[in-house]
Amino acid sequence: MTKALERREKLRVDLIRAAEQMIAERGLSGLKTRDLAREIGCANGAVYNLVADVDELVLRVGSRTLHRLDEALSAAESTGNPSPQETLVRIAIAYCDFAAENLELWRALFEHRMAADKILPDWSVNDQLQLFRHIYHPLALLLPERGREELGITARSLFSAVHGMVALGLEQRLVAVPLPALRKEIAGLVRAMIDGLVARAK
Amino acid sequence: MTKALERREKLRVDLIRAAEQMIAERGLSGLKTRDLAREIGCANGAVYNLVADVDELVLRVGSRTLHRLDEALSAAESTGNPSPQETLVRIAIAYCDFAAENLELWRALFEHRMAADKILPDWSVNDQLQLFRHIYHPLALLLPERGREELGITARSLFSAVHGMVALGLEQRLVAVPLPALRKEIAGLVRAMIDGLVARAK
DNA sequence: AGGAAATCTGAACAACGTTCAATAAATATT
DNA sequence: AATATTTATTGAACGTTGTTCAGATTTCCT
Repeated sequence: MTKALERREKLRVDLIRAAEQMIAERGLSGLKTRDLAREIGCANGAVYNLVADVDELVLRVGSRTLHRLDEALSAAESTGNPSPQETLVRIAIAYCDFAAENLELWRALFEHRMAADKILPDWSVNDQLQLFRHIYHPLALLLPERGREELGITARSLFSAVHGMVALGLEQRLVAVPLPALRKEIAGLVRAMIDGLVARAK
Repeated sequence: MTKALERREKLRVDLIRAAEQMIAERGLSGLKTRDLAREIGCANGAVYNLVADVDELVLRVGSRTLHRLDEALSAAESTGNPSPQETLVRIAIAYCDFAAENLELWRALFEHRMAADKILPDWSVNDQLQLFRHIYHPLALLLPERGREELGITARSLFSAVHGMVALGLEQRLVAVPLPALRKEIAGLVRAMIDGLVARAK
């Protein structure tokens, strides 16, 4: 690897790190190419040698966020009471905690919209699909008679439901719920959902 | 009422209607003051005599959307099987259908973010809180031993969970789910949630 | 060392929300 | 009815954006 390419790679990493920090501090709408350039010590235009456009930059930050989220969910998956139901509750709570602790980065995952004609790169799509896998496994234990396809859909629904509670719960727009209350609500509703799913499966 | 003020009011209404149509057709990010001005036949700057800024404009469109949503949920509330459980399922499906039929306007409700220092006007906050009332009533019948406060929180959680399923379900980003499948999923999970809530309350 | 290739720069562009001095219109006053 | 005063409208201009690009600079290969 030549010296120039090394420097380029290092700059690209710096750029993504700076973008991550900027989103974390000022939100997705606070991300500005000129500020980034100043931060990593290059000209405004040079950003476009490291990255095609800001869309890609946001996606790269999103990929990092998704991987950290994945780790947080993995930790929750394998810690504590191994009953599938309580595992799912822990995963949901871990999702809530991650969102609260990484509020702006987590929001950026869902706020960001690309032009309708541009298609998501494969690596970004994959990053997202990996998430459901945490839910799939415990769910399969609880609903053994369901097929792969059906389980996948249910896993996605369960994730979406928890996501909704977290998303609206952390929104300050409406009456703000204190975080401990939100965690309790999520735990309660996840348990209820699973109870209901298992009972209906009988 | 003087002639000038009448004209102004009429223009303001035109402006909001034009903004509504523009969001519906091109999404929140497709809303441009210059296009609006051309649409309603005035200069770009005149928009700011009708409305403080685009934030207010988006909020006014949002208010209209929320009122139409309220009507759709009201219709679902009082039609068909009067059992509280099935009523809640119908409300959830109606929410899903409304979101699908008013995709961009519905998205605008949640995508729009104002500067952190600007506070939401009261009328906008009220519009939003009204929604939970549709869920509160059937839920109170199902969980008679819960207090007002507790019921309010559960209603918000239930709404949020359904919202999450609709939000991620209608996202084309991930694997797109056909609308009928999404409706079926929502119905199933709402029934499960309610089963679980009622069983746990015993 | 020297020419070719890649990279970096910062000025320039187009589009945006917003503001504002000047103009026009409407209303109030005499 | 004529004039003065308040109000509304205009479109040019401002400050920020993301993005591009011709020229300057650096790096690379022989």
